[in-house]
Amino acid sequence: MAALAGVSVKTVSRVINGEPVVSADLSGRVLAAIDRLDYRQNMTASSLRRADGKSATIGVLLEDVSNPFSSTLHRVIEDEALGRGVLVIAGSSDEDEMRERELVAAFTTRRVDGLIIVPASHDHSYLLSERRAGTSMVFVDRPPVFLDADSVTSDSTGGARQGVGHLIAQGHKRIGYLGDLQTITTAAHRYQGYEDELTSRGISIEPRLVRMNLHGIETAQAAAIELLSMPDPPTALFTGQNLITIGAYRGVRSLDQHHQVALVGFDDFLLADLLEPGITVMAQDPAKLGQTAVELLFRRIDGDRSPSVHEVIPVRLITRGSGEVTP
Amino acid sequence: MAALAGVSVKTVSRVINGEPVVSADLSGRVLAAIDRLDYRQNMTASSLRRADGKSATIGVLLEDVSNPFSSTLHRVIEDEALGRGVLVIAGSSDEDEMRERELVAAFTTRRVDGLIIVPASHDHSYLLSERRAGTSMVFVDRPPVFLDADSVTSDSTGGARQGVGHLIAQGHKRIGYLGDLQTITTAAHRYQGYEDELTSRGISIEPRLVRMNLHGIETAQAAAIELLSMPDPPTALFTGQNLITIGAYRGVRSLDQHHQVALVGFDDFLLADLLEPGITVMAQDPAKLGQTAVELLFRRIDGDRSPSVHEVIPVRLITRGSGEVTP
DNA sequence: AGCAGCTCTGACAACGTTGTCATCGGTATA
DNA sequence: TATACCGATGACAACGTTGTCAGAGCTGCT
Repeated sequence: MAALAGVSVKTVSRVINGEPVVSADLSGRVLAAIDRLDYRQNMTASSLRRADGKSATIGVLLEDVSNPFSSTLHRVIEDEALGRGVLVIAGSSDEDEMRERELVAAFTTRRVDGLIIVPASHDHSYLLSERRAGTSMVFVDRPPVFLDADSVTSDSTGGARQGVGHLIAQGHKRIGYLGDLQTITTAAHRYQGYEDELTSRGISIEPRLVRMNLHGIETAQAAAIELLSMPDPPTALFTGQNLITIGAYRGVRSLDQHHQVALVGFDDFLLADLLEPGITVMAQDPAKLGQTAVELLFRRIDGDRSPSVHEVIPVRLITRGSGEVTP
Repeated sequence: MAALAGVSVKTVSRVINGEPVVSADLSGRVLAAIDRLDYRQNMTASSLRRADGKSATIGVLLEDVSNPFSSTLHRVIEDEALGRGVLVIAGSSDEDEMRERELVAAFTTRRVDGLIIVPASHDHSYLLSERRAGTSMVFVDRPPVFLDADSVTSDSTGGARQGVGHLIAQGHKRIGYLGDLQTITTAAHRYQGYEDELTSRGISIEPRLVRMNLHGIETAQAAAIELLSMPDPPTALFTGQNLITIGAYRGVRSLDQHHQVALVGFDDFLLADLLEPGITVMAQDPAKLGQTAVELLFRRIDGDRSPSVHEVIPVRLITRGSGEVTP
């Protein structure tokens, strides 16, 4: 390569990196040789030797790259990163602590410049050494535990309070709750919002109306049917997550009660407005979460060493009908 | 590191790579030192020196990591790759040729072992040198152009024929077509299926019933409204893609004709069964596409040099009501 | 005892690149 | 004319790792 152009490898390096000191004559010859030989720079070697050691790559740990919330995050991060010439490696933890660690390890052995993490685990002290080694990291959707790092989260408790408050305002008193795995921090916060709002309005919590640890559409559907089949059934349901909302809707509808039982879900989803009735939701803003996170991350990568910040993104009530059914 | 354990770097390398020749004494000391120093192997250096030069990373070029079809592909590929200790870098081309090339360049400078590509461009000869350099590649959803490589595609033409045939079987003769950007190979094939089926059944093509180059929900909605507002409007619509189907449904519904006008869409989507009526679709099998592609890719990475194969994955009719409306 | 053959370990080069520094030729200054 | 300086280029080391090979210390055979 260098031989074909009749120059030293260093000169090739200079041309590739656009250092302006090379004469037009030489850089022309180098460019021609690059073209003839299909030469491609080897970034692994480059980042190995570079002073800053930057790999121009960041790792993003999501719950599941194929779910809409995660993939929206992914996309927003990708766009910002690509604008800076940084590539994104994303992986799915599946809410599994081991898988989270393995993926993070896979990222860090490849020397990513930064990590954006939607954590599955509840102890991030294993990242301490990585932080000391200079890797920037930002947590999204859920805060880090046993580790001091930036975070960007939705206002889960406040959002759930607002949603439940909306149902109470319609006159509901027996409000069922269908929730996700309790190990997930946000799921716990959302349930907390439900409890907070009920008690602050003087309504006592009825454990029989609460089903936690649901996972996916089917279990949520079964739980909704179960709740509505009890004596003194709830007149409204608040659901703590996307798929649970869909499952609950399926359940209510299979009992043909979708115009009698109110339903408010946490997190918006495509087509929620086209169901009958449209589903009232507390909408998160995944794009905003992602943007804030990636901006924070690059600020850190660029050397910002100020104390950790914890951004909270508000959640918005979207009324579409299902939440405005009166008892 | 090697110093702390009192051994040579080569011995550290041997322990890390699990070479069984190291004595228990030394490997114990190395392991202890690794632990004390939070040592992490540097894969970039490792793959630089390794004989096979493998980076244990593959690049996946999708249309948009946040759309359901793409992200399902991504997830399936990730699972298979992770099982082999291979990491996945995914990127979104946005149907933009330049962006495709830039992403592929970003992948290859990082020396990925293989590429899975949903192509946006119509000339892949720029990948010839990359192939010569030994990078394996598999095309998904659309075949490569000016390049001999493996491909895995859905049976677009056949699927569209079957869907249109289903509408004809219900007695429809004026069937509208709403299609994607014609530059997308699959969009062209689906339209081809529409034409083929109509002519083979002796129904002549009416250009006034065809709207191509729609992009996204809104334009499709507008096009559907336009078609149905004509004199002698179509009694059925066939839509060439996901978002177009949703837009068409919105349009038909806004005219309150969702029980009079038949609708069959290409590609399934979440909640299609919960709309009123449920949407009849020709369902692709993105998981199968992804699995087939990633298996092919790893076979190539493992050294298979047999001639290119072109797998075609069948498409399945799912009847849910909207396609069974009679004129 | 002498030697072959084994197991374990380390010295050294090399992967492709960039940082550092020296060199060379030319130009401006005293 | 002598000197300082500048701009362009290359030689060489280094990044962290693994491949190659040689050597040290054994064991077991004749």
